[in-house]
Amino acid sequence: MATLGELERSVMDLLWDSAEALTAGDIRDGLSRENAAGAGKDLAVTTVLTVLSRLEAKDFVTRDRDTRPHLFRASTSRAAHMAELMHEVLGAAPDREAVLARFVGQVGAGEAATLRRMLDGK
Amino acid sequence: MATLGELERSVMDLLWDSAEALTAGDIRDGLSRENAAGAGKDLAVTTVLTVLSRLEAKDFVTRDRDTRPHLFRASTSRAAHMAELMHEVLGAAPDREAVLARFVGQVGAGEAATLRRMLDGK
DNA sequence: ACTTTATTTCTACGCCGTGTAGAATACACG
DNA sequence: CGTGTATTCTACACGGCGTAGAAATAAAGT
Repeated sequence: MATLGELERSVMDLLWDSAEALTAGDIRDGLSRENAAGAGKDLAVTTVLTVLSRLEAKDFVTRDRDTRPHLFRASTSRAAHMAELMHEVLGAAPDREAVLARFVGQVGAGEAATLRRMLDGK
Repeated sequence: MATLGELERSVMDLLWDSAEALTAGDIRDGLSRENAAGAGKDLAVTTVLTVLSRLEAKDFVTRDRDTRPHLFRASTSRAAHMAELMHEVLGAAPDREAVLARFVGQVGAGEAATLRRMLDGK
């Protein structure tokens, strides 16, 4: 799977956290807001649009061209994406069991519980 | 954690699969061997050394400068590295539980068993 | 329809990581 | 010391990403 740059990542985070679809303007505003510490100048809208186009090309977002300010939404939930990333890492290992063993070994108590629950639910 | 390029990755794989430390020459040979399908020309040794230096800078390999052809070894096991990558992904998510849920949901039966065993051993 | 304004697309540039390797330098052995 | 081998320095090209202006396009008002 394609990897994301820092700005692309931030944009995805906004989309993932938003229930509705967003416009480029919404996103630019969202970015400047979270960046508000010291108000490092905000980005041009075209910049955001470029990034959105690239994300669209990478199949991370879908775009609704029917409304005038185009509407963008994440094509996949963050959890799904993250889980897929983890599987990708795991799949790249010849010794998957060993990796899993390590992985679980470092997991905290709370998460261990979640894992158990999930495994039982299968 | 720093990410690896394709060649860097291949080099790490050789080191991870080797019990002993390797020289740059060993690695060049190993690379050309796995690449032998059609014998796409093999790399210069200096290329391998450059990559090894970068890997050293990234703390992926350690170098023994005392013997003449320097000896290189992976500074971490592949399993440890992979597990750390997985934790990194997980740690980057605000909704860790959700990610774990998805993750487990897509795990095969064999791996589910491994997970259970590991959880019990904790 | 024609002009104005909002939005999107095209094009572009700089930066950094990575693959690649030659040239220059350092070493060890005879 | 000289000679061959190994290492370090320096360099370049290429692709991805952040960044945005200029050009094109569409909507809206009069």
